[in-house]
Amino acid sequence: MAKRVSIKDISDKVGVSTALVSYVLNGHEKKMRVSALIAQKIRDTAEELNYKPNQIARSLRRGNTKTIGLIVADIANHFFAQLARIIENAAVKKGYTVIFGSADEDEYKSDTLINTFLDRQVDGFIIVPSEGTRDQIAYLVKSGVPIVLIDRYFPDLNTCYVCLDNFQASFDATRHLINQGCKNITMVAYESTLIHMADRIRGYKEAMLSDNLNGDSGVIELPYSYSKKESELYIEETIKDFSNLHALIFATNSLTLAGINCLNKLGIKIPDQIKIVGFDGGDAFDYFYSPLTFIEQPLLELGTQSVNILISLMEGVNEIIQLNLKPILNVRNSTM
Amino acid sequence: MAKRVSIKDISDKVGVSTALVSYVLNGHEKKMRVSALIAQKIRDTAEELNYKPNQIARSLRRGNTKTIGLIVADIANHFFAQLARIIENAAVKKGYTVIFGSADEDEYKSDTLINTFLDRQVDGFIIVPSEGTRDQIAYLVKSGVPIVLIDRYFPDLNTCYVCLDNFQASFDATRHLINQGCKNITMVAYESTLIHMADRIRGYKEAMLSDNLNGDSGVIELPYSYSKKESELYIEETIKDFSNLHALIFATNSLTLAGINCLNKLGIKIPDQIKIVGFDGGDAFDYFYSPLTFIEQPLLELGTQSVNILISLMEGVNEIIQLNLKPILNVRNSTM
DNA sequence: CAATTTTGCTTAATCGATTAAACTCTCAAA
DNA sequence: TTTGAGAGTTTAATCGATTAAGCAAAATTG
Repeated sequence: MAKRVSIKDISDKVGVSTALVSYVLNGHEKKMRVSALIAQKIRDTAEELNYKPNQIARSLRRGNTKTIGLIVADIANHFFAQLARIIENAAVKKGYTVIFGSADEDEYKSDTLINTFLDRQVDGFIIVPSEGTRDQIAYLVKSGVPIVLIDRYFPDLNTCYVCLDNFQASFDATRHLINQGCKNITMVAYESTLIHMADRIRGYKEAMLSDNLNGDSGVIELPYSYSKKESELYIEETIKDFSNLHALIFATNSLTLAGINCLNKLGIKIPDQIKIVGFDGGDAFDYFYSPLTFIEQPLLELGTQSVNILISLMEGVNEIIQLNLKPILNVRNSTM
Repeated sequence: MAKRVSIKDISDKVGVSTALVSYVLNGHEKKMRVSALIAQKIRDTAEELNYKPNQIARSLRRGNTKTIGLIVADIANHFFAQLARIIENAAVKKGYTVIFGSADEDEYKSDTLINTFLDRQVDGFIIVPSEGTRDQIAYLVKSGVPIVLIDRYFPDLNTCYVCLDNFQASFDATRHLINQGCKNITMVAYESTLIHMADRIRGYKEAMLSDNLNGDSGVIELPYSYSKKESELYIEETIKDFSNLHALIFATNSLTLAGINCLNKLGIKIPDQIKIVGFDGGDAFDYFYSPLTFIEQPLLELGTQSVNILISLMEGVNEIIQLNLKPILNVRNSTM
């Protein structure tokens, strides 16, 4: 790789010290009383040699890297990919670069990623925390590393976060189904201690109770570790029994997809034989024969707010901001 | 942010020079004849203080960053998100971190991203080159920066690349439709000088010619700049006229989605009234009422090969490897 | 026992940019 | 003529890790 032009090359060519070059190129020309002639010469030479500051050297000296570490569950998942894109845009606009990693809901992968990013001196983190990573996050907070959690948070940890109001989201969705005349409603969720999942389940349960429903209804929880095929089999098993089931609510987009796959396999027609509410959205929701009613997350706000809050943290602001954004219930054919 | 432990902290505590610490922690203990006692002390102290090398400092000194710059068209697009995930996995396995950016098929964004990544001293690039970026890529090649193109390449540029055999892909798809009895087949593509698009169109045309078909058939090309809505309107306009159209081939997954949206709007039934072949895949293809026949790219191979080739380049290998991977025609309901 | 080799460690330069502090002029005021 | 104040620039330390070169003491050799 051809050697890049350094500040030394410029100073040599102009016949001044590197200090002067640095002052001029960083706009400290006035403060440092650099003569107009020399300043212009430096600028011209920098241009001529196509000088680009070495960010690594600058980072070492300045102690910041203008880099944000983004850790999501899986960048290939529609929801996280969309989010990553929005975060990327917001970060780039502010002069930051994003390095990313997928933790696969695995605490060990999460730990490795966090450490790798710390070694690389990221200025801050945006993290979708996996199950079992409470201590990792607590460690970051204790170390004073700027961090914003997204999509989920730990109630006993005083961190910034930007999340959906998950309780409201599934409460609304369940109420909507009840209003559509459903009584036996099952929620399909992940087995998790994470707050977002707990809230989604709680929202469902409270909505059911609010209408004095709950007898035959329930929550199915499957482990994150299940493959798509395993999830489908599990859901299939459960659905088969409930011949008098009126509706299903799925707690994530992957669960939604697994679910409608099952229903297709069992030949159950949506919305005639069963009504469906999905979570998060995705192309498949739109192109399904019966476009799905789903709980939409305000992705743009989730992404931009998380970046904005993180940047203010990195700039030294100390305020803990915790946002629970309002969900949007997108009513379509699958609950008609 | 709490100050991190440096090599100096260890050397101070053990009472030796920083050099010795560096030698030991980098495994040059034998070569440098460090006494076993001191070596152990250094290791213990490093452990005790939880020392993590500052990668920025190391990068500056070593002249590499163990970072790969990944530039795709849009990380939110299913195809690129999948690819990004595979690249991430392969890179992490080899000890590299990925920084990414979306160029939106825009040469200016691409230029900005390339320069940002160069400033950050990435060790190499994996790029999905946008229209009009030939010179940017040529510049990188001339500068000796390790680079692997992916999904597309420039025929007059001697770079490594990993692509689909696009000609074969659409040739196969078109032949498949012909075998299914279609005669009037239209391809919906993007207006582009990029080779992957040209090859997809060429494959279609040659397949048509191979069966002496071509009279009423043709290619629709729409600009990348079209929004989803604009694309749909444009496609709708064209489809309406061809009441005797037998089949449509779409050249990308986004075009496929726009296309089936139109067909739905026009109330045209797939595959009874028209047959459809999509490109790239995506959830929507699977969950559509008539699961789409589509040209599947060997994503895993695309991703891992691009990383492997890039790493060998970064390690000094000079061989130019150009791969045109075999497509997989996934035949399903939409062409039955 | 002097000469040489080996052992075990330190010094100091380096990567490229930043920046506090010092230094040398010139010009003006006392 | 001395003093002081700017103006304009350089010196040198620094960020943290790496590594070639050097040095002193111990061990080995002839």
